Amino acid sequence: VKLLEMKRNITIKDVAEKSGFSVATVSAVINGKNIVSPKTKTIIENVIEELNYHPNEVARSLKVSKTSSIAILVRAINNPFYLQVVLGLEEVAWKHKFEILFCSIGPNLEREEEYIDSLINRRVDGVVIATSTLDRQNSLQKLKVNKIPYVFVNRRPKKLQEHEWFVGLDNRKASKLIMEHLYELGVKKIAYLSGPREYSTFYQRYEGFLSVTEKLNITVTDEMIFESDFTKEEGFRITEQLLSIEDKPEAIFCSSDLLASGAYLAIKKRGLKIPDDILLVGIDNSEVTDLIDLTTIEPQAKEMGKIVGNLLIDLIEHGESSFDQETLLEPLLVVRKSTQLKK
Amino acid sequence: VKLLEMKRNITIKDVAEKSGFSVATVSAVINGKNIVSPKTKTIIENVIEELNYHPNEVARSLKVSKTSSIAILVRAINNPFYLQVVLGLEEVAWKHKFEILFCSIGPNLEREEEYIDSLINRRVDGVVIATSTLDRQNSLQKLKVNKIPYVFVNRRPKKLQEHEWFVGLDNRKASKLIMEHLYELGVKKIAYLSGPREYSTFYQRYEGFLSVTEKLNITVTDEMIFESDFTKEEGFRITEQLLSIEDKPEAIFCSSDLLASGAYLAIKKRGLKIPDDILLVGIDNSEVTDLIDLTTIEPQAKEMGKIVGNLLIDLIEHGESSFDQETLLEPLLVVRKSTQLKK
DNA sequence: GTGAAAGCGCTAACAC
DNA sequence: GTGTTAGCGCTTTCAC
Repeated sequence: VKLLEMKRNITIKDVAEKSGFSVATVSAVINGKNIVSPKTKTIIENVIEELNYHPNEVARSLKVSKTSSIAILVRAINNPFYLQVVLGLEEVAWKHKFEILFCSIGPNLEREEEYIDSLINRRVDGVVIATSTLDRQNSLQKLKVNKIPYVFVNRRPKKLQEHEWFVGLDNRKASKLIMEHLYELGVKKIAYLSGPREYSTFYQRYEGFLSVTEKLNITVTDEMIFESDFTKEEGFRITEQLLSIEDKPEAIFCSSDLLASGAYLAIKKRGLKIPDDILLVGIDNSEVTDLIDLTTIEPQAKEMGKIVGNLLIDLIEHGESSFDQETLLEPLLVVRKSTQLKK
Repeated sequence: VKLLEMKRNITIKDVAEKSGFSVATVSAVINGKNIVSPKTKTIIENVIEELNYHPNEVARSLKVSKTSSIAILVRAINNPFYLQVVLGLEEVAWKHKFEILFCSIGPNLEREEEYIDSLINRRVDGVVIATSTLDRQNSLQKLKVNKIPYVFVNRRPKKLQEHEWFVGLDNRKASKLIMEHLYELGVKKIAYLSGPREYSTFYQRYEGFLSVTEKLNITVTDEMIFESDFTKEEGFRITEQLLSIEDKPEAIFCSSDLLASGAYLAIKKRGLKIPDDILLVGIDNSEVTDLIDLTTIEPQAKEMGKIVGNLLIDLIEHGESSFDQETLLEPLLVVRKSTQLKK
């Protein structure tokens, strides 16, 4: 006799028994198959409600070899940019009934590979790599071997191999937009603060900058070009140095808002006025830009996330996508006071 | 004859056959059980390596009725604060080999409930609610019925029921810290800008503010107290209004940095100097505060995430936790120029 | 120390 | 339209 029983999970079998139909039929109504009669459907749905039955997605995943989940790997940087990407990604994932696994690999390289292993074990259907290229080529290889599609977002490896996708900002164009804007303002002497050029983003921004200097007849000398970590501190340090030379630039073009905010502080400290004494621009349209009235580039991070999601889900569901191997988003110039010269 | 076969997944059975041992033994070595002889272990591990075998976590989850995953629900607000919480949460989750499902429910209330259903179906082991209380009591009820533990972070419902946990900032104390700081500076007339008091955070900050005004002999009249949405725009609007009256406050206490940054702009626009003409403080220690040299409160969001993680995993693994039902983090006063009076 | 076998909850042939 | 049943890949008693 089993009078006392542990409160067992309710399964499809319970629903079948209680409704008087078979598990197959119940399964059909759960999955919205149209092969079941309306009356039966209603009966079963009622029982489901009554029993408070929740179909076990784990069992389903096992059976159909699909988890409807995608992982996004980010570095632990607290960069709001990636929050936006995740938000966009999440939005399209939700529409397709996919779940997002959020993976923040710190600076620890080993952890990266462990994470990948763990994701493979969990049989995620795809992964978004939001952290330049993975440092260990090994990790990418593992994904490939296990036929898990992945796409890079924002930063990319130098070379995209077969079955590798990328979506990010058109950084070259971003720089060009800014340069043309400065050109129209009559600026001829520009300082350029680059982030680490080993990152594709900064490399491309730098390329874009260089590519138009000639055409626009902009003076560019080595002492006007800097490369550093993209922190406020570095922006500050470099700008201080920059402002101490006699032949000051008319504008400072920072390849990221963080650098620009450092530059802003240095300019203020020196008692100079923006835009009267010097112009300042950044890239990223981060939260601070609005506050310090900085002209910048909106990178459309959320839109990026959406595209990544659609692309990846294409790849998962059809093994291919109509997106190009490389999708570039249009940079949007946001003009604020920092470049508004009074006539 | 089956000459052509689809590339089948490698399973534990393959490892068993190739190694000459049984699946049970292979399972034991995968799970690090000490009941298997060292030689056997080595042999099996080699085969695993050789076959590039990845244990199917989905099958395991089904068998052991545990997914080792926890979900975090946030509103779609692009609030970097929650990024920090997620980062902290992720850190402890990783240590315990849990995965984070990132769920961003937008303003849509229906979606909230659908999300909960989906999480139940996926059999997440626990959920973090980072979005005030869920608006539909129904959702909470569902979690409870399905014995999925959950904990609130940052915002909380008025009343914590049994089996409900909360971890957040000690908001009352945060306000007190600020007030005491202002008091020491000799400030007697303070304006207070509150966010929506329906949120527990703003309610508590307001309470904390009020509770010490008497003791510190601070003048507080109705026209010095405001409540609005916590946006930069509102901060700007209210401050403009505030500065137009004859009897200006000596300090503006904003219950969030966003409000404070709006206030900052309004003050600057009016040509007033901080801190010479007026003091300004906020709460949150967001990215902007450093830039505008704002005295504020560091809420320790990442630490919050860590505590939530430990608490929730306790709950999942032991059905209880040594944490109190309500855990409050110590607010940290960050003094910057906006309240540094020259002697 | 190791193996055989039952079963976790579901889906999808295939039968009727 | 509906039911029977074999497995998805794993863990875990219980023998040996």
